[in-house]
Formats: sequence, C-alpha cells, structure tokens
Amino acid sequence: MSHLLDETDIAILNHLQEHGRAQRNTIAEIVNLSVPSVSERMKKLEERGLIEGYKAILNSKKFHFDITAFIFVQVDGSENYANFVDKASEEVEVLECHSITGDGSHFLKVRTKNTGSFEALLSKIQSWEGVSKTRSNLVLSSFKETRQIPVEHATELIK
Amino acid sequence: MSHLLDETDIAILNHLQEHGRAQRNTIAEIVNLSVPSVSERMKKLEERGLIEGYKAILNSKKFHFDITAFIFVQVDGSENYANFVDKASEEVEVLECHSITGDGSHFLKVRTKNTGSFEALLSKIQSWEGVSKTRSNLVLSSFKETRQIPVEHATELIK
DNA sequence: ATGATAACCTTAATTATTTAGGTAGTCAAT
DNA sequence: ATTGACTACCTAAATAATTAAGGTTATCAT
Repeated sequence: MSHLLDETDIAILNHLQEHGRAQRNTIAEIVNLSVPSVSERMKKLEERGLIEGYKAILNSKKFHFDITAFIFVQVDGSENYANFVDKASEEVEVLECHSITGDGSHFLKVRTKNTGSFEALLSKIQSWEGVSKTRSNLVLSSFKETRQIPVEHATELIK
Repeated sequence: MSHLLDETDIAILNHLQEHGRAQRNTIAEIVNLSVPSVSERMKKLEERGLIEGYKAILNSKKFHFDITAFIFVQVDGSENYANFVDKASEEVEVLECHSITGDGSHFLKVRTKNTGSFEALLSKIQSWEGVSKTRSNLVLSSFKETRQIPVEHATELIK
C-alpha cells in the first residue's frame, strides 16, 4: 500500500479531471512512462478511492434546461431533516442537496427547463414538512466549472 | 444531421453520466445494439455537443479538502464585474463562479483544506476591487451529487 | 548481506474499437 | 409504383488499446 503522491500521480489526476476518457498511451506520453505503468497507477488511484469514478458532462443548454438556481431552505425541527433530504434526493431537478451553517438549514442547486417548472418545483418544496422559508437566486451566467480539486495543493498526500 | 433522441440515446447518456469510462460493449449489451452502432451513436452525441466531455471525479475528503462553502459576493459597480470574475477564475480553490439574481451579484462555490485557508481566501476576495459585502455558508454534509441532467425530461429533444 | 517490496520496463496475449462492406427501412421526387 | 438518397443497423476483418507475464533495478528493514 503506497501512501504518497508524486508529481506523476498529480499529472495523471489532473489530466483525468479534464479528460476522463483519456487513453493510457496518451497519458503515458505526457508523464513519460510505459503504458502498463500508467495502468497500474490508475488502478491504484481508483482502488485507494482517490478517483471515485468518471462522468460524462452534458451540455445543459443543449438539453433546454435553461434555469439553474440555488435555493436556501429553512427546515424547522431537526426531526424533519431526514425527510427533507429524502424528498429532495428524489427530485430529478435537484442536482445537489447540502446541509449548511448559517441562515437556512439546507441548500439546493437545481436545474429546470424554464421559469414555469422552476416555480412548480419551488412550490413543491415549500409544501414539504417543516419547510418554513426559502430564498432563491437564479443563475444568469457561469464562469468557471472546471477542475474539482487542485490536487497539487493536497500537501498531506504529496511526497 | 439527426435531431431527436430516442430511448436508446437516453439510456446511453444516462449510463455515461454515471460511468464515464464505460466500454462500448457494456453499453451495447444494455441497449441491445452492436458495438459499432453504439460507437456511432456516442460519436454523434459528442459531435452534436450534447456530451461536452468526460471527467474523473475525485474524492475531496481523501485529498484533505475539508471545507466546502458557498460565498455570496456583492460587487458594486458593474464595471468591476469582469475583473471580479477574472480574479475568481484564477483561484484554484474556487470551483464555480456564477452571476446571479437577487441579493448579491455573484456566487462562488469554494473548496479549501481547512478553516484557516478558508478565512484566508475570504479575506483575499474581500480585498478585490468593488467587493462590498460577502456572506458565507459552510457545507456540513452533502446528500446528492449524482446525475447532472435528467435527460429523459428534455422533451424538445425526444422523439 | 538477504529477502521482501515497489516501480518500472519489454514482449506477448487478450480485448476493445474502428473500418469496410452490405442489408433493410423511410421518405421525397419522379 | 419506382428510384435514389438517407439513415441506422448488422457482421466480419483489421487495427489499436489494454492487460498479463516475466524480468530488472532500487530501496529498505531484518
């Protein structure tokens, strides 16, 4: 069981963050290793759980999902939290559901087809047990949605 | 140039949203097509831009990025917006930067290693030209971060 | 020194992907 | 009703990618 990442691992992780289907020979050229060595490193990064998985990124505009919004929700009574989270997780239009500090107990990122479907979703959420207040912000434009994690900053893991 | 998605396309897209490196023969079994047919469909979905790309998903906890937070920023004077967005985009700890409606002009999703680095980032942001107010919420736990887009709801695209 | 381990390499075997060529169905124009 | 142009699919063959096998070297604790 190896513990630390060297700069080759960092390069591999960073490349895969942007090119999730990159082939091993492409990566091998970038990091100056043989293909089997790259395979082995990738396998270990996956087995260690550093790489959780791979996703295709779809273009939400092309699918006519025009509204992206953030919704703060105040759920009263922590006995209602679990129920709220379950309901939120069932909604396909809810992309993320977070429990947060500060005003509001929960925070949702949602994506709907238009303002109509957004309002419908919002009303539905407001009808859930314990929901007392909501505050929404619609996204006008997004400027950055690239790398998730600056791997090279994970100093604890780096050789 | 084909226009509409059938249920086979939807199944392919949904599978790739969760298994970005899935092999064509695996998908072929799922959708009951030959491997070359799956290849051709994937290529078209990519060429049409419905699939923007593929990403490896890393486990932020394993990298010791313990803080995820949302920051609302009030940038005064729209002449300062472009500068703000540029600066935000340069920060590796800033994962997303959105221009929004409602109170606050911009909204950031950030991820830092600990509360210390979070405070440092926040002070830095507050020092930028035009930034007058910020409001932060730390994420305690996240319950859903799976599919981006419910493809089957894109009625305009579906046959 | 010795043995265990890890990381790398090359070559060969296996598996995945693409290419080539062909069939059937749809549909608009003759 | 036929023709021609598409499109989507198939199978079989060729190519390319990945994994497996076996060996070398370096490190390090015994």
